[in-house]
Amino acid sequence: MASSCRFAFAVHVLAVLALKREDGGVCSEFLAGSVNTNPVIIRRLLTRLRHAGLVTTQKGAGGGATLCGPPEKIALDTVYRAVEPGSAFAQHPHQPNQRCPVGAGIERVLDEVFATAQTALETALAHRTLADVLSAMAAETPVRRKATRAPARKAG
Amino acid sequence: MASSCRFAFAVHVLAVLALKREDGGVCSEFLAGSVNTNPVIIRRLLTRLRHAGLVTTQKGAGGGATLCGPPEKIALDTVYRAVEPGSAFAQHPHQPNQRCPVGAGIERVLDEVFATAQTALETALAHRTLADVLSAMAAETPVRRKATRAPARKAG
DNA sequence: ACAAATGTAACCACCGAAGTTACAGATCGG
DNA sequence: CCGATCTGTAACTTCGGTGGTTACATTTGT
Repeated sequence: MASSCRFAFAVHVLAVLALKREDGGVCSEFLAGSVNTNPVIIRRLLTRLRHAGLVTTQKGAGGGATLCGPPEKIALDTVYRAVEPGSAFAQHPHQPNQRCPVGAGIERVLDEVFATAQTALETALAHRTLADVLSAMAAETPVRRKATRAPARKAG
Repeated sequence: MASSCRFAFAVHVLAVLALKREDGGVCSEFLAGSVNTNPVIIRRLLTRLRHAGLVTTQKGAGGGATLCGPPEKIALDTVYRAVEPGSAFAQHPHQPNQRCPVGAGIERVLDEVFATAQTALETALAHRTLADVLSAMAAETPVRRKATRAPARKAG
């Protein structure tokens, strides 16, 4: 299937914003540096996230994006719907043959099947919050606070 | 998002084959007529369904496709995996910045999130069989057996 | 005023999918 | 054996969506 990577980008951006929550606005160039893409891609993403009420942005010097609420309150299904409009499934591109008993009824049946599966998908995402993502990341990256022996690199 | 319509086509084709189960092989041109597409599209689909063991095909005159088992035994997640390889989610197209604590860990966290959601999606599909699709279609299309007053058309 | 940001338009390159044509090969019925 | 039928597949075109890029008007803080 392979859809867009906007959801991955969105979770990434929100995670950065969550970590930088105290530092005020984060500019699109910084976020682009972390995601490894172009600042315009980030701004287009932030526009969607802003419309969903997940972030606020401020223009001008010293501006940037800020997370709207606490990470515990941001569930991933909200993020998903904010950046991936429409369904994960596609119907017939052309109307099927209405003179065939299957062609005449299949679309409505599929609509219902698609809706059920889509709901299951989003419900699974709803069980995770941005805070869960942050703690999963903290768990997999041994915290490495101050000096351990491992050759740690500075964060960007 | 909007992925491919192969899953819709596949369910449609299998439904037709289920209804024509007694009549021997159904040729790709007939199926294309019901789906309203090109026979080659159908044949490419049938190749995938054959690899998944859902149908058999036979070459030559009088050949065509046949459903392998009873519709009650064909769950929709099997169909989905047969024709939609890969995940419904896409990762970062370029590796994120490993010097950023988020960039360094986000991909593995997302892998796990994606896998969970994908499983939920397929589990929802697994609860439906091809037989369910057929009966849902029969329920929505009032059977119209023999002559009612409604101006029914002949099926193709 | 100047610098630093966003918001957006315009454009390009790429990729996957549907659709189409063409044809080699298998298979059945005579 | 012959011809009709049907699959399997390659090759190509078209189209839409997406990430990426450049450019620029606008806003805003110092």
